[in-house]
Amino acid sequence: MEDIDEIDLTILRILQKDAKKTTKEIAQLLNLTASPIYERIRRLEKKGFIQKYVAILDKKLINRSVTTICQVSMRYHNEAFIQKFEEQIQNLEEVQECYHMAGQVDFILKINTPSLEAYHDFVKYKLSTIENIGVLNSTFVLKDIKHTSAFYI
Amino acid sequence: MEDIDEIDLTILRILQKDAKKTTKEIAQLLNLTASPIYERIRRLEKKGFIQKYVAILDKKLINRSVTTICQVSMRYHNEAFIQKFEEQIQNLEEVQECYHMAGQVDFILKINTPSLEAYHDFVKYKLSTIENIGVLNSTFVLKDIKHTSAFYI
DNA sequence: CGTGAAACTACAGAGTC
DNA sequence: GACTCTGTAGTTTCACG
Repeated sequence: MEDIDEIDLTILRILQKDAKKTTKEIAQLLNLTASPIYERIRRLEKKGFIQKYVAILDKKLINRSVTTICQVSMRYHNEAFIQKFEEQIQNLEEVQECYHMAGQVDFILKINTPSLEAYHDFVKYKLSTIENIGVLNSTFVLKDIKHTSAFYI
Repeated sequence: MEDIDEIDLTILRILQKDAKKTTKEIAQLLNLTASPIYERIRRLEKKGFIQKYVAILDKKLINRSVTTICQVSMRYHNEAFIQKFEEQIQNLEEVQECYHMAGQVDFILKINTPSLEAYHDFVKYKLSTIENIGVLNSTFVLKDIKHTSAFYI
């Protein structure tokens, strides 16, 4: 596991926050030249520490302001139904996050839509058509307090 | 609002999934040259549609495997307490997401830690030291079904 | 939106300690 | 094994048409 050192960690911390930083800029912060930084990043990508690089969009500007947390409980808990549910969730593109949970609630979903009506339609025509859903409890986000893709490392 | 066209949307869709795509590659997909793509991206950054570019890390490899959803209800709901809570959450670096909700539960938090013990310590020494917290309900993620920073646009 | 040129970066050696 | 240095290919950036 720990085949990364402090320099690698620093690189990861930087790229988590700003992937546009050049190897040169990172090198200066670490008192190194660009080459070792370049090679370390290559290695971190190859080993899978860095999965990908993405652009983060402003959800209000792209008209996906309404964020909803939806808690789902299944009627029956056999393997086949759970498997099927997970597959179907993958295909619902409004769903940004979905976690299989350990408590009474089976799944927690985070969904982004342009409006409350759009969420209503999503539930009516997409989510609730999945069989074996028992309880379905939606609550709306009033305010985004904090939201980052970066880990504290 | 809609001062972006289909070409801009396509650019956003691409960069949301892979920010390393070059202007040249995007241009080829759209049957254009690199210049207009470059200018459009610049504009999308300037107008705020694109907030930033980040590297996405593998949480297992960096030893942040345990994801917990924590639902918090406040004891008193006056403005000052809510404000204070929101500020303090900003400083808790284990907290990756925090939303102010519309239901019985006031806040939903997503927290990443190396282990269950680390989560326990987080609650004991950090989260629960915030005053005015009433109910605090933690459930653990068994499996990450889906998880993306991209919006369906 | 296209062309073309300048500046910079990424990338791939060769060599040092 | 990890670094520095150097050179080249490719990209970004930005004139101008």
